[in-house]
Amino acid sequence: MLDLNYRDSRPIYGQIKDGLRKMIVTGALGPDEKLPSVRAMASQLAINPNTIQRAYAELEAEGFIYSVPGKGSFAADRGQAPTGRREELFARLREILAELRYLNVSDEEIIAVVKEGTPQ
Amino acid sequence: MLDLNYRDSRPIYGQIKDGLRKMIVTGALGPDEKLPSVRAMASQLAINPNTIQRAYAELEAEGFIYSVPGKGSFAADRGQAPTGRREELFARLREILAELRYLNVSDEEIIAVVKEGTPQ
DNA sequence: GAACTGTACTATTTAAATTAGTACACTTAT
DNA sequence: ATAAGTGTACTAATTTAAATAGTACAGTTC
Repeated sequence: MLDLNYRDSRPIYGQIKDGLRKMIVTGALGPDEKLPSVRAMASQLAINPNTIQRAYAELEAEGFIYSVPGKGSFAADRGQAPTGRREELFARLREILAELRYLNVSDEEIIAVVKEGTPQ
Repeated sequence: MLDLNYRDSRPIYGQIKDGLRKMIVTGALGPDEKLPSVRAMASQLAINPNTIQRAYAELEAEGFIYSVPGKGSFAADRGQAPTGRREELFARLREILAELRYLNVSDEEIIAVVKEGTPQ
């Protein structure tokens, strides 16, 4: 389901968060779909359950998943994102755009990438 | 010139790298423009010179600045970016686009942001 | 009731970041 | 030439964050 990179300087719980977030926003994990249990994923990745717990807790605080004690953790339905998330994404988008222009990448190339992922 | 956030979990040298990179790619620091000396910036930010040295060394390895012993460090001319940097940026761009779509942001809104930064 | 689930702790260990201190060769300007 | 400033290269110590280890409790599922 996920793969970790121990050479990466990013903390493990961060890599797990990013991986799960990516699966959720791309639809690889649909709304209300069940995630592996804290203990199952810890066992699968050969790391401590507390590390998974931390990743899940933060993903829940950010609105990407929800957890029910005794039942499990599930992918959230879209629209639960905290206010300011759009603005944060736009800010990061502008930074990337600035560097792409610095590297002489044209608007046409960039817009092509935007449209290549368009649904329908 | 830069401001640090000690509440941020990101390391200081990383915040410095990001801040300088942003200034360079946006043109706030023009080609061959001189950066503050390692010791001057360390004093200004009230941190250890080794931390600045690390940030500068990595920025040089990534092609954003160049350093001349005895003279100083300077913003690099564009085009020195390592191969694969474009692809890395496009990958990050796709991740942001996926999440923006998850939040029901339309292509039109995204493309508007792309074009708003177009030079000329 | 057995086996699972999320959650909440404390304590310990491990790894990374940061600081501290010193040193050397080079450049610049007095 | 001499003083001050520059990048760079080390080692050592300290501080901070991440990750592990262990235990426990209340809920659920069958």
